[in-house]
Amino acid sequence: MVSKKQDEILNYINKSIETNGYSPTVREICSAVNLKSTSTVQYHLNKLINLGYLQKSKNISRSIQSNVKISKYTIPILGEIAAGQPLLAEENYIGELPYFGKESDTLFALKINGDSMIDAGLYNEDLVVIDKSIQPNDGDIGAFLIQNSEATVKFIDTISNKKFLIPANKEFKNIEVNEDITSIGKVVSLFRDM
Amino acid sequence: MVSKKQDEILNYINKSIETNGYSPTVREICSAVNLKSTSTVQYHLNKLINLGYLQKSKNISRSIQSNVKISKYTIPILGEIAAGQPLLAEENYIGELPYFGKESDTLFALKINGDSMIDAGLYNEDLVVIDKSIQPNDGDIGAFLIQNSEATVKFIDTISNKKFLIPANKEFKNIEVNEDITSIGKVVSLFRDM
DNA sequence: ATTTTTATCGAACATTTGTGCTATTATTAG
DNA sequence: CTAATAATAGCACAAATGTTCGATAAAAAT
Repeated sequence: MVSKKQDEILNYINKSIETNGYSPTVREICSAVNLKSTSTVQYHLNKLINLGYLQKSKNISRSIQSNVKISKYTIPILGEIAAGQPLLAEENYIGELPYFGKESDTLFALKINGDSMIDAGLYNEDLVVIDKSIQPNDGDIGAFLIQNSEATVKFIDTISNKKFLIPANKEFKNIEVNEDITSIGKVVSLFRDM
Repeated sequence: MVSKKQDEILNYINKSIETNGYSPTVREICSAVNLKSTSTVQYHLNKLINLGYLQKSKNISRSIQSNVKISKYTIPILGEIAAGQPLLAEENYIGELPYFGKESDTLFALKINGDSMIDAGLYNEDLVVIDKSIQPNDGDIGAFLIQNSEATVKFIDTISNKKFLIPANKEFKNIEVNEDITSIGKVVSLFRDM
């Protein structure tokens, strides 16, 4: 979909914005990617805009914006996750958490609801960041989806050959893992505002 | 130092960059702050640049950059703070924590050392962000410097008319606040990597 | 082999935009 | 009250910049 030249242009734009703080002009792109005509650049720019990689305002100089941000981006914050719905359904969405690091679509944040993990230092209203690409192993804290219920954050461990979701609060009971329970990912960090 | 007009210009530039993603032109600033002449704006722009509030490249459109960054910057992380030394002494410095929000030099992060606040969900190795400009009040969690000891994070409260630093762990004792104890600031957020 | 699609060039044009100069009007300082 | 400083206006010029159109070449599809 994105040709070699277009990729080159995309990279230059990103690099340029990164180092200068503002977007390059059509002519700057032109010479950076070894094209002789500004209209060729326009041609590619339009493609990239249609593909959603870029944005720009008409007749406004240096207004190209990249949608492929490298630093400073945000990950979605989900509230109660209703079982059966796609994870990122609008219903679940409650905001964006600023985040650093390589952009990745495997991360999202979940707002802790309740006290079931209080003895592990996860408090009600805390935000936990979950990496969907990492499966929680025994001893890890993970996010799990329970059929006909909502998403929950718990320890996972094996007790006498059976897997359990284990809360960190004596007032809550262990939940045996069965086919109604799906693992969403591993909790990789925590953020609390006080 | 910064006149009312200059402040207005500064604010407009920041807002404009924030909402559009690129800096405004001299003429855009002109009409935004109700000035009739571009040269008046240039006049103020130069002042703001000299004062260090702005940066711009010569002859390059929309190249104004604000040094009052709103997002993406880092705050220093301090390890054990030795009493008697200046807070930000190199000895204490162990890294930088990416942070969002208005840039400020009143924030720094402190690595929690020990379990004395475990029942408040502050675990060993957690990073707490401290705002030096906010004095912790009764019930708040704050950072305190104890003479001939190191910095500590505790609740502060008044018990029968006396101020105490109160740990959140039965195995630690309350510490009465005396002249050997200095308040550093209030704990405003928490970050944990897992 | 021929048609279609994609990529490229050149050049011209119309704005957009930064900059410089001079003059006028507050404001402030002495 | 007068001189100095700070703000502001107007305008004009030169560059910087986005956009468009027609022509041509290269690659892909039929």
